[in-house]
Amino acid sequence: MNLKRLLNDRIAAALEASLGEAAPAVVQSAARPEFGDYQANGVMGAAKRLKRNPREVAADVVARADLAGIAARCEIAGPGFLNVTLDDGFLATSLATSAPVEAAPEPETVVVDYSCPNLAKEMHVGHLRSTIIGDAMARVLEALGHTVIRQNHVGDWGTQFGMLLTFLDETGADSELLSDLETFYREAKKRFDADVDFADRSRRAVVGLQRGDPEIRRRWQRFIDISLSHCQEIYDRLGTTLRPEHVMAESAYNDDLDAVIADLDAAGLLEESQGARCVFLDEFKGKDGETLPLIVQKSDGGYLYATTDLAAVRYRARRLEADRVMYFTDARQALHFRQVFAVAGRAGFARDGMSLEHHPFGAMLGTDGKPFKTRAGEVVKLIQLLDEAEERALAEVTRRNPELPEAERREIARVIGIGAVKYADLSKNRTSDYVFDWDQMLSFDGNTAPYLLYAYSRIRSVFRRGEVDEDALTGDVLLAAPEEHTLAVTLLRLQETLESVAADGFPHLLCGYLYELAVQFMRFYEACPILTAEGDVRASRLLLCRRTAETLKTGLNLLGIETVERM
RNA sequence: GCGCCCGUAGCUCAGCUGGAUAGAGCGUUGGCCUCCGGAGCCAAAGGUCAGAGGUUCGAAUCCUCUCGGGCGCGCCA
Repeated sequence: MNLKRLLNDRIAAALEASLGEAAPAVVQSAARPEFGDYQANGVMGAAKRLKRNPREVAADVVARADLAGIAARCEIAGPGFLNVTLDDGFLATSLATSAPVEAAPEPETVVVDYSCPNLAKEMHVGHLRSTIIGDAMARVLEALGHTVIRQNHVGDWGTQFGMLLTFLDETGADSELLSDLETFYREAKKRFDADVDFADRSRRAVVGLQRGDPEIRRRWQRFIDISLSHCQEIYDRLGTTLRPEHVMAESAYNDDLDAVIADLDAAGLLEESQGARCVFLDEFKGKDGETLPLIVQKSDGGYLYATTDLAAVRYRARRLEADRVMYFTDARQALHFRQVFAVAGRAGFARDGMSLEHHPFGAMLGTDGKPFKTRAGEVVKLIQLLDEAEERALAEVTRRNPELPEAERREIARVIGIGAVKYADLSKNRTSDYVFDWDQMLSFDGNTAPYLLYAYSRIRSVFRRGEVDEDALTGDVLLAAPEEHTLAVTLLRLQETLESVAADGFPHLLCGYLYELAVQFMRFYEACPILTAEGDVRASRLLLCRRTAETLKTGLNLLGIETVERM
């Protein structure tokens, strides 16, 4: 049940009948409680355009609108707003008959490109946002019935591997441990920057890798295996849906790269510049107003990430038959993706009508406003971050509920800690940087995971306390108190929220919704006794509790956050 | 230099195709426990929406400029 769309359709139809032409109804949830549940703002704009009196148009629209059985009231207010209050019987029936989440009528095939760590290093905080936001988006799209194809475009193919392999080769260093390999990487990088000959040998190793030199490939593969298993550990710990089969590494496109170059050439897009092969598009200007190249092949023959990204678009269009590709990567790559998308379009790599979307986000900052680092100034590894989240949560749970068995406290702390980190990230819209603040994300007040988990566990507690078999609840929801009415409307707004999340790629809309739901539930809880009520009223309130708990759990799970029965 | 993103309360953030008196949380101040978890609820104080123009019946939202911050701009990803 998408209330907003239902009202939009009905009012838009009345508006069209009244005006003789189509006009948007512009329905949104009411700005203030006294304006009802929803408001339609479209009359004023339409009346203005046709030089009609907005109040008269509004009156006509109200008369024509088919809202019988849906709205209890539809009133004209101010210069021509329509304020709609939904009918309690309609709300009760909708709660009883509509599924909490309904599938989209026209499902799409959506590729979600996310996480994408660089396999030369351990996963660090820089990978968190893409992984968490992308995973939530994949879950939401799937819940709406879309065919989601997760693609973890891991970096396993660049210059960095050349330098790493060359370093290992020349120093005889060896290890099975990723942390050691990371140390090697840092030292290799130092040499790469300082020693021109070493850099040269490294680049040749990349070319050897890309041409399939068996010995180089063997050593490379071993390294990749270690690194990927580390990533999978993190994914499991984070509770993401990413699995090994979602890995579609840069190297997987190796055999397509020659064809990409050939296609670009055939399309007349390829130009040679300073020995490198590039695509120049007029709309991209760099320094001094010169056209910016997208370099697709280096002067030494090596390929770059632009090449693999183009190959990926081609693959996703032709093999995966994607209608839509959503990239969740940091904002610094915005220009790169604009170029890749534009070139892919010109070269015919994308399908007609295929939507290529970069959903950017900023860097994580500490509370001091500077990039989030350890005290020693190093990048924070994800494993450290998750350990600390659970430790902090455990201390808090132990302080508040020392009587719980330790195993349960640890499990609760795990859910709260991981959930808090994920929720803090998911609940912010910022395309620019965001501030990572332990105290705020672990606070039990405000728009945080702990508050939502608390709201959920408190409802569960009602059922335990009342010894109520929730599966046996029957009867109708009765909406008498204003808190009950508002809670019912809020419960039914899940669908429209999820559809907005899917359309815009903004999980924070779901966070905002869940917080609003929790707040409305708490108001209901304060105002309306549940277990001490009698008969139909008690049953009705328990039904509201059950639906609220289900909705909170569904919503949190779509964000990739678990719930606990008590905390 | 050019380009992209951003600037909303002391702090962290919302503000949905332009709409009614710009909203939350934290923090501050003050209420509410014979009642289902006080990890809660209610209320108050707090904003020239960076600034200046413009479009509009109506602008935090759209346009232009200025200031401030972040990022990007040829062989890294």
